[in-house]
Amino acid sequence: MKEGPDIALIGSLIGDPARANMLTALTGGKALTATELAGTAGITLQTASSHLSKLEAGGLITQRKQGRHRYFTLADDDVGLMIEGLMGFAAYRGFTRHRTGPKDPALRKARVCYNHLAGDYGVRMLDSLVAEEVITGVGDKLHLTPSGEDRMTTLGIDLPALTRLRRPLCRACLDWSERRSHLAGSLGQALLTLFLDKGWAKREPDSRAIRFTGTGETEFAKLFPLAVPSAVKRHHEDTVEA
Amino acid sequence: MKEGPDIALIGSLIGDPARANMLTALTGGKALTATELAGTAGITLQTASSHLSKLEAGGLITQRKQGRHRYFTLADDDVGLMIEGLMGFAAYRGFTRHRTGPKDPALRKARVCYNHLAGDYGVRMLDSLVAEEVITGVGDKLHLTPSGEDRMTTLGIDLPALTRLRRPLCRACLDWSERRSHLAGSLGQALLTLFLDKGWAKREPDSRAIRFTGTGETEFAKLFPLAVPSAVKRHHEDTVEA
DNA sequence: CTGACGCTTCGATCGTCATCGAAGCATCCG
DNA sequence: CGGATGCTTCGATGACGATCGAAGCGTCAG
Repeated sequence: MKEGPDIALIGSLIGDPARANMLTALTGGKALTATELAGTAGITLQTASSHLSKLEAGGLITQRKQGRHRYFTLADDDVGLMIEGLMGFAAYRGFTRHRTGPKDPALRKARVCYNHLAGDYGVRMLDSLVAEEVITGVGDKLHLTPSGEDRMTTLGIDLPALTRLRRPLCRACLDWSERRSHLAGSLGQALLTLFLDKGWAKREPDSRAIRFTGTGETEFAKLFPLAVPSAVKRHHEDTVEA
Repeated sequence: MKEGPDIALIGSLIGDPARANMLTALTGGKALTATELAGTAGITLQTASSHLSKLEAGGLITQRKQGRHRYFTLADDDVGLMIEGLMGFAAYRGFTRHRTGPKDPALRKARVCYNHLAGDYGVRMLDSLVAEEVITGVGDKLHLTPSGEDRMTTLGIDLPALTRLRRPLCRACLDWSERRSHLAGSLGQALLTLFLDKGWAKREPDSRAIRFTGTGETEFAKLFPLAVPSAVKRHHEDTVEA
């Protein structure tokens, strides 16, 4: 009653199925128009408009006018992380919409999480980066090591530009399919765009799935070799699954 | 519409103010009766009963009969983590119920997060444990190092008993007041109970706040010295706040 | 047994909100 | 200019659900 932040407000925003569908769609990272969102939510344009204004008032999404279209996106990384977090919780509890989790195994393999790489490949990438001591950190706060900075720069990533943004550079995001962390933050975003720019991977249309090309697979495997978990790590990690 | 877990279900459960209040109260860790929960939520016993059965059907809480009372608790650690996560998100957005965040600064200093220590002291403890290489890990998966195991055992913690539980031993939980991670999991729980058992700290009645005693303060400071962040870590950590 | 307590279930009421038709406003196109 | 497209606002409808009174059921005390 008295203490603490107001959860109910956010809960009620997400609690409506139509809004939840729109938010899930926006977690794909692409800016979508009101008409598109109405379509994916299965409602008319008017109701969608009503929902969108509520979501915007709640600070969960932002709109950007462009010509006669209005493009909607998630307000920022935090919203994406929160939603992925909720999806992870829901998935673990078996609250899936159509019985069998994400029916598309491609989603589990590699997908967009708002603006960065998630799924098996996302988790594998962070594992590898940690094993090679490019990234360290505990909890959701991660840091780039000095050697990591070099490595990212040689990869063609403009670190100064990223740090100039008033956003976290590295961040851990809980993966709902793998139930482990992958790399978010502006660096995570930069890496994904790098893959897309180099033609190593492509976005599936109308889906969060990401398809790696043949050369993309090999390049990815070369850059981020499978991390061999040390005996220490494995020791207690196995007690995690129930 | 098609893909992904069902967020809306959980959202709607949390979306009702009465239910949100009860859940927040239960995040205090104590088992509460229906009457108590009705009180904190400001509703009658009948409506509370209705809400509680919904929360139980949704898997968020569990009840335990004892005499003519029914004690309710959060279903497991995951629920607590999820709720703290949402509170963190809400707090960061300024969605506080009564204007000025948690009016009680004691809450920010040290409080119960379902079953472990949170707030300034909780964050400081994990920082210290990481700095002394008792705990390592990335994301929300944390591990105890071999030297860490020794240290916990000498502290009087029965590690074998903890690992026998089918629960994660270490886990990172995002602190809503500090916006950094603190230690959750069965080890986090064991440490808090240790503090309480030794008389170093006491729970405030009817609050999540924890008050450290004089000797408790000194013992805590001795066990978990302020971690001096290395230059590397600090480097990018400062870009986190907006 | 009787009475008190704790809680659930039932039933009725009421408010809120999601939904959509219709109209209004802006933008682009020719 | 007209017409088409994209979206918002208004207004009415309808449904779901939160709320509480009253009754029912188990438990404990004496």
